[in-house]
Amino acid sequence: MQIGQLANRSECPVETIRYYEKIGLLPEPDRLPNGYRSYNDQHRKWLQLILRCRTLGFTQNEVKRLSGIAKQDQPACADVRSLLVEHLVDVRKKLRDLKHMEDALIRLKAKCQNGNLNDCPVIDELMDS
Amino acid sequence: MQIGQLANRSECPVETIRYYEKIGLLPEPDRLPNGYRSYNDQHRKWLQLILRCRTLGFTQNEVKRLSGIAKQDQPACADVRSLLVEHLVDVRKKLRDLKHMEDALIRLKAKCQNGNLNDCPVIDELMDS
DNA sequence: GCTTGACTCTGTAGTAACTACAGGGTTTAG
DNA sequence: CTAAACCCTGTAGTTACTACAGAGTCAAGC
Repeated sequence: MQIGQLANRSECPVETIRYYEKIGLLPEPDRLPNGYRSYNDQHRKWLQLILRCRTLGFTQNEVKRLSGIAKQDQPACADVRSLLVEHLVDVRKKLRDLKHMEDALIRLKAKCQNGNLNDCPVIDELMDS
Repeated sequence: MQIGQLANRSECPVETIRYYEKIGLLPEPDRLPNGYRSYNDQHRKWLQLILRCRTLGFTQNEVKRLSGIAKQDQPACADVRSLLVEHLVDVRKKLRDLKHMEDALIRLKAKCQNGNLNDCPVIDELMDS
């Protein structure tokens, strides 16, 4: 499998795959005689793990930690669990922050009323005091 | 008021103030004979608006649009309102995405159970198929 | 008068997590 | 034989800052 096929099957841009290799997230594949990268199914699974972690909002560093754990013969389940729990805390903090933003935006929008006042109470409030 | 005082009163690092000026978010202040920046209360209000927009999750571009509107003699309230509504859509999308992440993380964590299994079902699932 | 510390200036480089070239080589289809 | 579609490396751009490096300025204390 060369990089384009892996990219297709994984729905991930070619550049991103090379980038993950460069930063050490994805193990370096063998090379064909012409220098092209040659991937096997194990690489595909690694990439899958990275991509899924990304959709879960993990940072690259967290993915690296997870990769380190996964690489071991006997992955330490407890470590994975604590990574998960830590990340869950982050995600919930972001959820709270966004909820606050949403509330504030709704409140500001209500100030705006019908949207055809001449001076804008929203701008006034944002600049005030 | 020079930059340090403005930074203190606004709880915003000095570098950030200079940065906002550089990218055109904050109007350029007068300079003292020695070249130091000299701010007035209007600048403080502008900075306040920028900082509050930031806590609301607006991008710099959105803040620029808002600034453009606020600069007018008769700020167009309807434009502000549409900016608000657009941003609210973004925020709600992010909320949905994060909620999905949270759910997925909770589900994975449950798989982990007590955390002392030898092989890790979480890693298996993330790499699977 | 001189030094020390706190402040200010400009400009550049670093961060995360990619994306988008530029400038080249290789392979395959017609 | 050539054109399209791949592949390679390396560098620069993105967002929203943060962190220096290297320099000038100012007020207080000895």
